[in-house]
Amino acid sequence: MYARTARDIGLILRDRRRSLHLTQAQLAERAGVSRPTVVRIETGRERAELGVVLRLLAAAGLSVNLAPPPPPEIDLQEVLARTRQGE
Amino acid sequence: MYARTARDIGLILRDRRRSLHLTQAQLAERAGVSRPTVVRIETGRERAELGVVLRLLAAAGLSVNLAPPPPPEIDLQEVLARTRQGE
DNA sequence: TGGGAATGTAGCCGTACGGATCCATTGACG
DNA sequence: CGTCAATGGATCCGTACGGCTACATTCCCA
Repeated sequence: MYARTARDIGLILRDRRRSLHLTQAQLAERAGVSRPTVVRIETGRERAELGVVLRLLAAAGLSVNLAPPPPPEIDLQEVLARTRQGE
Repeated sequence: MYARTARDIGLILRDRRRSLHLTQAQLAERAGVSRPTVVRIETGRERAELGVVLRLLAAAGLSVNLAPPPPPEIDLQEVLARTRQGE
């Protein structure tokens, strides 16, 4: 699940928590944060603290993957054709 | 690249910025944050703001993927064997 | 040898965070 | 109908954020 904004992360976290049948209070305790903080982050707080968010994601069993975009497709035939034309 | 901590994210961001041949100042400008903030986040600031971190990752062309762990492998044969034993 | 780019650190300031607490609303269940 | 769990909103407080600015250090190259 890709996340671009704090709102995305909040929604993903909430869905995941619910699929685990956890209450906000239970997730808060697992992550070592207060319940109001769970509410605030699930509702997309832009300026939430990174460490708190990471602890919540881990407590919900979500791993964070940072990926560069896939390299552009290379059409070798086409490259060779252009090269032969001295481009 | 998996990230568990703020430090992980900082190191991944730094590697990515360097592989793009960007200076901290250039990345800062693209993300709309100050250069000192780039420094602080690249060095693993635990309490960095989520929105700022997301803008920096996007500016560095890193997409954030949140994934639940893969479902446990199920050995159907073994499950059936245990079931037949009335377990 | 000097100068400029890149990086890291420190201080000040305004702002907003998280924790704690309290309250309102909703839904399930006796 | 009354009760309790779950959720979300609001306020207060101490703390630490990011922006800004200035400075030190390290390289690289003229």
